[in-house]
Amino acid sequence: MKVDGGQLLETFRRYLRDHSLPVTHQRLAVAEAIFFSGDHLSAEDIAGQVAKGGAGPVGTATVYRTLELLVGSGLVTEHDFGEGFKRYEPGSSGGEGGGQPHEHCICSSCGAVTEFSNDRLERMIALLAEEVAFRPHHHRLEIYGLCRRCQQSNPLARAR
Amino acid sequence: MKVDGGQLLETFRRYLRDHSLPVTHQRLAVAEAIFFSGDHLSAEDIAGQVAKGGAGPVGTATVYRTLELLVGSGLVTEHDFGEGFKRYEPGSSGGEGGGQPHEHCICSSCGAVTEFSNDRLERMIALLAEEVAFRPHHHRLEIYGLCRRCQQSNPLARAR
DNA sequence: ATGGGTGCAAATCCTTTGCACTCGG
DNA sequence: CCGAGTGCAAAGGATTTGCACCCAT
Repeated sequence: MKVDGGQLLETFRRYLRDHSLPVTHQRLAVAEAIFFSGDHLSAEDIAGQVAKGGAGPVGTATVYRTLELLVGSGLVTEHDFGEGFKRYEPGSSGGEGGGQPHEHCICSSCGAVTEFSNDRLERMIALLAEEVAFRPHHHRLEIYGLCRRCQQSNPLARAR
Repeated sequence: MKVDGGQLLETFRRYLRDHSLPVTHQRLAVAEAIFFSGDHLSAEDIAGQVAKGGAGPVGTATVYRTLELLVGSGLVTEHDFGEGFKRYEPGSSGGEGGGQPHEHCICSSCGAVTEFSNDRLERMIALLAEEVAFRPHHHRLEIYGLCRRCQQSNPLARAR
């Protein structure tokens, strides 16, 4: 499912208002960068996107502080793909913001992220957790291997 | 499946010999700490375990350097549960060292890790990746929620 | 006005690296 | 012996925090 950036941005404004938090242009700039990227950006990527945008650059600290807000609001999901830093993506599986659970395939060669979702998988995961007396809340599934492009360009490559 | 620490340790010695690497007591101490813990330890945990052991403490750098060896040999698996640091566990899904693919349930309340494995799940994951033209190599599934103990001690708690 | 937000730089946290010294083979 | 291993401390990268100043409300 595609998420509409503009709509998410509007929801964020409302979220801020509802929580009596100032709607600063820095916050909006950071939110926009994520909502309209459609990709999984790092904090640094986000700062870069914002800097390229019309409004001036935003301090690193502010980027992180805004990310905390966005993740807290459920409008943005935080991912840790084990690269030593986090990545952020619009939409959420848990929050009120919309989106739906989906999993990630991360290319070991070029880093590209492919997504997919499957109800049967989600159900099975929940079930298996319950079988070991665990009450699942949310989960992360990351598949590492080669994306289509890298399979073609390097057919013999072994995923790391 | 239970892994025998002593056997893993022996395999590690052989691995070192086969690669013409010195078998130092520091390396063995670090390996032991992991092989006999049965838990998912952080680098710091490992250093602590080693320090408590008979032989003297081992420098942080050595712990990390040995971990690299162990992970490289396939005798130890590295995990990143998004806590900001890594954890290590004996056995491996990929290496020659044995073990088999299994997934983790991480308690959001107490941090305990429960494991399980399921063939059907493994197959489904591989299949779903291939459906989006991705060639899977390995994956990580982490389920966050409440472990049995924490469900009982706090029945109304909502997993974070 | 005015309380929170922002930027900068200093501080943290985990992990890596440089280098002189020590030890296993 | 000798090259690789070790410890210490300094360096690194991502993220957080303290504090004086600035801006939405």
